[in-house]
Amino acid sequence: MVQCQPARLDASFAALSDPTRRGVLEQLGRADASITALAETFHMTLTGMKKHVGVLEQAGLVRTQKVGRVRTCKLGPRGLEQEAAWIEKYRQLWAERFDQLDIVLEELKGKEKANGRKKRK
Amino acid sequence: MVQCQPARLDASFAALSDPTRRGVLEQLGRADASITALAETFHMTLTGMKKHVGVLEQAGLVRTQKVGRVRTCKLGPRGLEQEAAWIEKYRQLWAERFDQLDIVLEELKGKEKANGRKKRK
DNA sequence: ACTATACTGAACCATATGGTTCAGTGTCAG
DNA sequence: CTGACACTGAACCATATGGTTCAGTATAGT
Repeated sequence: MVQCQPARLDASFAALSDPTRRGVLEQLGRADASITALAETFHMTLTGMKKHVGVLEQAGLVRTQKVGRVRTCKLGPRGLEQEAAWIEKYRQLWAERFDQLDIVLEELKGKEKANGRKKRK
Repeated sequence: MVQCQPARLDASFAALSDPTRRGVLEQLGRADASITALAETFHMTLTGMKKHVGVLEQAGLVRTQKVGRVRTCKLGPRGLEQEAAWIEKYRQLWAERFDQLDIVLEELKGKEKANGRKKRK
């Protein structure tokens, strides 16, 4: 019941948790690229990069197409809407909790005296 | 160069890639909870849940405080700003790429007849 | 035809992850 | 004091992850 939407988030967040893969997405944001090109950028074997691309592809974050002997990778069909939505939901919860000030008070204690307002930096 | 910000994103995206941990965040969004309470919600041993909480804590997504014999978990100091920012950046890249229509055209092909409509950059 | 290129797949390796059990330790209730 | 409770830590297990090498296969260029 505490099921939070599909397992799709699992795959995409996991895909995003690796710096190389985030880098790949950034590179693909600038231009499409072959596996070889990506492998060179990240100083990695072709095979290794292909695995990363596989992970990204499975998460729907990139898609690839092989023409001739080169496989071209592009930013993939999904735009990370669900992930953004989940994060927004969390941020909202977070904000609400902090508005309820059982935590805010903790935060303030020590920074500000329960006095007049010394909002000076 | 292709370094995409600190390794902080590694930890938080990895933390978010597990459904149990996302569930824990949601539960903590409603109310603070002890390890025991969380473990019960997710039908898991105390030890197992403690590990999850550890991961979340290390990612800065929750923080805990032990008073007496119970450790209370709260939504933690960070609000996922950096993660939201990264995702936004990606979504922008994604939108730009699609605006450049080398992909959009692919998308349209089959949905729309090629009867003389021409967009050019 | 020959060779270099670009990928692919299998196998392997070290480490990390998600979970468990078991044996504690410290704290509250009576 | 005694026992139950809430957690903690170590050890273990199976599987996943991030990377490699090596041995292919298919295509492109000359």
